[in-house]
Amino acid sequence: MIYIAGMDDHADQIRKPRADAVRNRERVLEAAKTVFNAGGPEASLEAVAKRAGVGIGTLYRHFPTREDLYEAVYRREVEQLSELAEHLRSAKDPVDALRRWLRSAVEFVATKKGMSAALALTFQSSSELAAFSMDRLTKAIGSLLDRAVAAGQMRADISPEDLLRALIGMCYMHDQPGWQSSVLRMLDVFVDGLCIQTAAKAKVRSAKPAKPSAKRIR
Amino acid sequence: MIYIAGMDDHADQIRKPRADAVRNRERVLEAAKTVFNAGGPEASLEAVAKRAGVGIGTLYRHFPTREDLYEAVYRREVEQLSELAEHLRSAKDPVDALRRWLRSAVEFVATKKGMSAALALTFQSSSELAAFSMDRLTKAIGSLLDRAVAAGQMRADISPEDLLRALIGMCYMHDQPGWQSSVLRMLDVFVDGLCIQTAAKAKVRSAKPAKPSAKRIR
DNA sequence: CGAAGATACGGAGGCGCCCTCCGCTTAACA
DNA sequence: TGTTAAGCGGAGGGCGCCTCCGTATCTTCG
Repeated sequence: MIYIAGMDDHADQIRKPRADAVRNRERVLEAAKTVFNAGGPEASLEAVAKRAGVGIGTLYRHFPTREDLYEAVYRREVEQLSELAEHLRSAKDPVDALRRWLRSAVEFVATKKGMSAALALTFQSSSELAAFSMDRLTKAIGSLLDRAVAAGQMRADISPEDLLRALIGMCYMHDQPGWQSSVLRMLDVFVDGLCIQTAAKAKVRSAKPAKPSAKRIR
Repeated sequence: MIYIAGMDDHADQIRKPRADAVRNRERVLEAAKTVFNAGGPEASLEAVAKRAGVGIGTLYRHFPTREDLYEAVYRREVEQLSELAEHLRSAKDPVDALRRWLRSAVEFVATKKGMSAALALTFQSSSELAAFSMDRLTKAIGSLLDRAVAAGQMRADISPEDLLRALIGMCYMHDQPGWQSSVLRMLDVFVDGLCIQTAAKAKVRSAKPAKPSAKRIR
């Protein structure tokens, strides 16, 4: 092996990543999100590259396999959802903040229509990804839930994990027709149920009623 | 348009399907089952054709799209599971028959490792398939359950749907490590719970205990 | 600022798979 | 046994995957 003078000196010195590389990576992710959501997970990677305005080689350097790309797109969206929770922490009404976040989460699932199969595959090969997202989402819910509890507006015996599990369970049926409005309705009922009952609860609900006969959690 | 004499006379007369066509179709299905289970759903259709010993054209005539093939393979296996229930109906011990069938179902899920993503995709585009398999499996469970109930060996307040749902729910975690033995254990406990308690229940259980501390349903 | 070197870019090209098409074969029927 | 519809096989055009390397661009350092 050849020894290069000064090698060790610079071994731990990290160079600032090139600006264009960072930019291109972001572009590809954005393009992939659009293309996959529209054309399903079978969509051509060349189409993604073209949409991102980069060469196919660039795409492959950043994401050596198709799964890598799926994973990165998904991870990014989970992070965005997590950041949304950060922002919502500064909202006035804690209960409303939680409600909004939950709705965004449902929307997130909805846009994943075509990707669900791909994600199932990816989750299988990388349980680290599953752990990461569970953790991130639990923390997001937790921060919103805690605030509502601290404000005395919600019962304290529900854990973030419980709520997340309920959310996922509800969304699990997301290939039935009309699932989305059904889930939104159930979430509203759920949040109502979480709330500590006061006179203020007579507040008007914005969601349109599904069926007049729909039972109300007491 | 040209009128062909006698066209109407034979319009409803159906010719017996050619023997080779039937044989080839079956061969392709068998090959597909093997190839997909081994190589995942991405496996090449040409490999399937080669393994089946037919030309690629033949494969495509029987199954115009990849999804058609997935669906047919899956359907066939559901049917086999259903037939197994038929056979088990003539077993001596109704409870044991049910237990055996449930185990076979778990095994069935286990062999679907690589296919689960593909199936998720197929289910999405063909909810008819989902309905078909739910129906078939419910009936299979029902026939076994009924017999056990009729024999006075099981409680009567559990519907086949409940049992199927429990089974599916348990298998839902089938990408965690060690899921299979866990599910088998839970099923045993479940069946025990279904049984009407008698002294005969002291019968030895064949499954090896997982943890000495495992709680028993009372 | 300019040179040097590291890093990233792009896309041509080889490869393998997808799927169609059509001339040949074979089974069913009379 | 002859007729004919049904089925068979696989060549071939096309497309997407992925690698490889000459070129371009960025960072660092003097």
